[in-house]
Amino acid sequence: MTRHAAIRAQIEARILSGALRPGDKLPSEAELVAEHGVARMTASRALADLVAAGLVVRRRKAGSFVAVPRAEESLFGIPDLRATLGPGHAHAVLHRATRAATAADKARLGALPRGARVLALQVRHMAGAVPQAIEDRLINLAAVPEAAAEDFGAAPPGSWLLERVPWTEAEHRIGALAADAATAALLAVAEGAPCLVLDRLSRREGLPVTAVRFTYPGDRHAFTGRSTPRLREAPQPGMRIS
Amino acid sequence: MTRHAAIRAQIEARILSGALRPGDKLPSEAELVAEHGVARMTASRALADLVAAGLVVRRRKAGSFVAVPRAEESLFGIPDLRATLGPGHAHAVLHRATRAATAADKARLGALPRGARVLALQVRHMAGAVPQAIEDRLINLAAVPEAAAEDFGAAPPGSWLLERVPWTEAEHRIGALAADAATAALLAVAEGAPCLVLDRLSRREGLPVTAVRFTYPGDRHAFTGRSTPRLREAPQPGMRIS
DNA sequence: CATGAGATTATGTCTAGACATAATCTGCCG
DNA sequence: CGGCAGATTATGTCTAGACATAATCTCATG
Repeated sequence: MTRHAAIRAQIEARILSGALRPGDKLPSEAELVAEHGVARMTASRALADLVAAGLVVRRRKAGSFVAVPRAEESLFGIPDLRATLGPGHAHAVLHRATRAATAADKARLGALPRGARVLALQVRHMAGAVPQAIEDRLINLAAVPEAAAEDFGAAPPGSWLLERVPWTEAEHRIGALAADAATAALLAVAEGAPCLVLDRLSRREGLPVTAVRFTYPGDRHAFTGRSTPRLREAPQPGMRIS
Repeated sequence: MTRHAAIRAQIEARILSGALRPGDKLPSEAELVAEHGVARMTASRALADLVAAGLVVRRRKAGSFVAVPRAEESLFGIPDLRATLGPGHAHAVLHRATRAATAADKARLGALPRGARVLALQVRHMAGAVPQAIEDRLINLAAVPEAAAEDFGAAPPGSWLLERVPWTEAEHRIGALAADAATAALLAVAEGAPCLVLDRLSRREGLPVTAVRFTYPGDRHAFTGRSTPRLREAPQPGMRIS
């Protein structure tokens, strides 16, 4: 491993483990130079790479800081509902239960230790009087214990988690399904109507954090994206729900 | 503009304009140093940035080359059907017509000059005997004149274009629709069955190249993706159709 | 107390040179 | 002609120092 890669990896590990939280100040270049015994260019390169990865922001004179994931931006290429639906958005928690993980829960979240507890939520998102999405979510309480005491009345679980769980890997799947009777009733569409379904599993350092399924009425939502192979100065624009 | 940014922009422009084609050799660092009168580190940084953007690949001793977009990789985050469906894949051109762009064509492709000619294609993709997708495509013949003489018997239009049009911007949209009668018949599903619909508009240097709609049976396909905010050595993995 | 000028500081860019590394090329030898 | 050893070459990484730039901080002055 090269020296700049070693410095980068050390800082990256501290951010991903949560030891450094969003907004925290990183060591300055001069401190990294002293600590690692390298030239300033080498330390600078390590930080520049972290900026390119979106983990760090730098401001002249002020220093380098752990990047704060902005809710209105897409963390996984698919952003938070609260930001996309705008000011008319409201949500209601339809169902909320804490339980020991069942076999079905483990199938959704992946490997969990024996006796792990999960929080199951069902939330409906509205724009005015029109249902926009059903959110079925499982949260691994071992990864996010604070969630057990949260009622998600103020912020929907997606936004709430986005501000607390610093950085994760994610897998998603977008498919199309016919609405079953229960879903159709909640979304105010005909049974059998086409729905866009987004499944996402988020992990932090390999530990499953949350699994979620969003079900959107097919006539009201689509994922749109713009991409370009050009060099980007800013993080790549992701997908938006419109 | 900084000096390394200027060098990078010059090379980038030559690649995007098509003056340098995929696989072509770029000037070596030493040549860039001589041409621009900069230190080698500066020229190296310009090339390193282009590598990070995925436009360039570099090999020791051999030199730097314009990256060849690999078909099995995703150009726009959503890859080529031929690669995803594997060896059992077959396609058939159901409809093929060259015409002056109609108003509907212009709505799909965006601004076109008066009298512009387009190639309209409908292609069905199969895996064995099972229909997998319907592809409705418009190609702007001003951008890709060679397409007029191509019958797309060997390679489907997506793969064919991917190998010829070097780099573009793209917009996409993923939605869910109920199959109409014609689509249902072609995909061998019931009328009204949920379908996943992908629309994509590709441009090259602002010029519309192709607009395409893929319609997948909802019970046979989904887009899956994996993302991570970690620093990536390789270009970010995109979405796959499974 | 408010404010603006100037000092300070961390980052941003660049240079000239050095050594390392890997792949290609060359030419010798069987 | 075939294949291996060594020379060559382009990239990869690093250093030590320099100047530029922008934002913050300090402090004297009104």
